[in-house]
Amino acid sequence: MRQEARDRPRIADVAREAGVSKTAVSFAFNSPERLSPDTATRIRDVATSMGYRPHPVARMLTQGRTRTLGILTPQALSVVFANPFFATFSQGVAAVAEEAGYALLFVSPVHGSLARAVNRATVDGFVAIGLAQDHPEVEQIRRAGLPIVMVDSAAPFPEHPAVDVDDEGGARLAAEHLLALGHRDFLVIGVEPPAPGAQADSGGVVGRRLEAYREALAAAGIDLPDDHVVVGPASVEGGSACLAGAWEDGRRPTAILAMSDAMAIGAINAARRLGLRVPADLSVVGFDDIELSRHIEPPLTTVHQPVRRKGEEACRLLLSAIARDDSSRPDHRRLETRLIVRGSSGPAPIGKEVAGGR
Amino acid sequence: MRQEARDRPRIADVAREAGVSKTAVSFAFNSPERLSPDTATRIRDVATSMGYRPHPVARMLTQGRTRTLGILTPQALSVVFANPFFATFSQGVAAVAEEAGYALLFVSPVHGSLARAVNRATVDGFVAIGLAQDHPEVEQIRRAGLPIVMVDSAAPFPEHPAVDVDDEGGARLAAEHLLALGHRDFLVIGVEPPAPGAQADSGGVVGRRLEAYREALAAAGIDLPDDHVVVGPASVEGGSACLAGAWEDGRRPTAILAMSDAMAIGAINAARRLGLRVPADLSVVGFDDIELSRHIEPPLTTVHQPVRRKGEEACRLLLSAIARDDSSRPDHRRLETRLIVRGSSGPAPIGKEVAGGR
DNA sequence: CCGGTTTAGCAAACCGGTTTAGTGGAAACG
DNA sequence: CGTTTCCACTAAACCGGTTTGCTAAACCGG
Repeated sequence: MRQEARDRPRIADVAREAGVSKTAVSFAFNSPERLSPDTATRIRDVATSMGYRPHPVARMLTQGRTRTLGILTPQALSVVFANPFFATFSQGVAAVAEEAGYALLFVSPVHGSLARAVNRATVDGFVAIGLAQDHPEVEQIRRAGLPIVMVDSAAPFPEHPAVDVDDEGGARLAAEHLLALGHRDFLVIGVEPPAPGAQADSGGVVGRRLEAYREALAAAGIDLPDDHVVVGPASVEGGSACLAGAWEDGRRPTAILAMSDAMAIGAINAARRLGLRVPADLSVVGFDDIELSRHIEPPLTTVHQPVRRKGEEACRLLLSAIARDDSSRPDHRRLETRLIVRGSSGPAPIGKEVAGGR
Repeated sequence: MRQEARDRPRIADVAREAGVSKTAVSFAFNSPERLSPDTATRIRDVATSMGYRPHPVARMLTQGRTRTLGILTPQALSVVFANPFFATFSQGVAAVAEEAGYALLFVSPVHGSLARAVNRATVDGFVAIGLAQDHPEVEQIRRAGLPIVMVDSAAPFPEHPAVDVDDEGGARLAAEHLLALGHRDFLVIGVEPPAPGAQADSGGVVGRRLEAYREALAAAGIDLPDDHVVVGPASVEGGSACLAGAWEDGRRPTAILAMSDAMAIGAINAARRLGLRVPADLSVVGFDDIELSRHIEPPLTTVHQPVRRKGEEACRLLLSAIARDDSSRPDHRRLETRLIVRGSSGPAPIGKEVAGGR
């Protein structure tokens, strides 16, 4: 009994006022054909004049469904919304959800516990984004018994529908593109796990991309020593720091493979500060193809992944999992990536000595 | 009775299994001190072994609160998430909400009706962003009787808390900055209403900024004819189109006042295509100060508004409105804007003839 | 050993709707 | 005119929890 629910009229109040039963009021809203037309309108008139609206929670309880979809993120919303990638993904989910008349609830850890948040959540199902399968609470979440679609999870459970993209293929394309341009000296800029210890987010994604870079280079007879792989936070500043740090340590790559566009852009900025011209002295290839990438100078060569479509597909899978009574075997969908060549990559410089440096 | 709730055990099942009453089970979770320690643990053990979790909807119903906050947008989520501004705002709301243990429900029109969506929404209160006070359904929404904080509404209701920014001040600063640089020939690029007819979103904001531009220019004895104000969609492409179109029509401004950074960036791109150098031939000032603006070339001079803080403040006001039993007079908060001078603005060109054009 | 207080747990009422199973009366039918 | 069908509406059960009010047993001091 809290007063935030003010003194809003209940269905019984409307019934009394209109001189009918609760049932009649309910019918007036939900199945007017079971009432005589004029009683129905009269009841509705009384209801509106009293400012009545059916209590949505009570409704959910009786109907057994919420018409709400949950978006589950292992990180705090305040950090996840900083990621343009996430906004685009949400766009995709929202487009399909709205079409079907569902609202969207964003569910993030409550006091550090995702399972707690999941238990509180009044939804018909979840889209889990970047939830590693070895997340400590994932078992509890699955036991909640709600349909759940896993997006970008390292090794998704076969029993749940899943969506991801061909990270390996994209990474390979990026590496091969630079190899074809004659590059032999690479620096990989990777995304570090958000929290030390917790792998969360793109844990598996990072590993898959790195592995594919390595294989493509190996196929060309090039080894990628560990000190040619640096990681930092997935931000523009993080990318700058990665290149600056590696340069400081004596790395002199002619090409950079960045695992996120934001970091690639940071690397370009850092390169400029080091007196390097992009792409004449240094080629940079990103990953994701965020909106921003086509607007910077030079426009970023990058691996496109269909982020928005990822959201759409995930939401479709979820909706059909909710609708379906028999749980036929879940759909695992892998979307394609493709290389978009823009201005930040070019032929390897001829002389070994590049401009800039000290 | 839908099977999506599977055959999850109910509280009564747990009670039977543990050989106690429903009350005892409830106590075991919510007030264990009312039970002997070992019964409490025994009940909890049985519950976990059965995979029981209290039905969140039933819980909401009895407790009379949802621990969920609604973010209300008059536009579809799929379009609103395309706006980086919105993501930043959500970040602010989320930070405060998460801290207080609230989840976030995004509420957008259901089949075109915002009021319907509001009625479905199981929340303790709303943050309404860009909801014009003359929105046709706003009256119904207010009658829902839930606390509501209005953000960026043209003329907020005095009876609801509200947050906005000093648009007039910011616009004035932008105009005065360009005037001080010697500019006399202006083009204003504005945001067009998203849907024809519906003013929605930043309806009032656009008007307030335009008025302030006008006044500042008038104070310097400069008139701004209507055909020096063009509008388009609030996107990079929209900005390009605005400048390109105006140029086509014979406008030859030396300075552009854009009402959004995205449009300003578009204008810079268009200028480059017209052979104009920024800022040598054309100065551009944006509005909002989105992340992207500092990363483009040249970095954008723009009016900063504390978007994230806007979200934080709105959420704080909402939480206190929810907590407060007596409705003391609502808080109206106006946040400051400030001009950030970067590289896209410079002295007016000396000769009247500028490069490029035909 | 007795009256009073605590403790542990239960039955029933309640939250605010929807849905099922009727009910009484008028109309239709034979 | 008696029976059946249909119509318009209702009382009560239900959804799955929480909370109130109560009871029986254990405990306690004198």
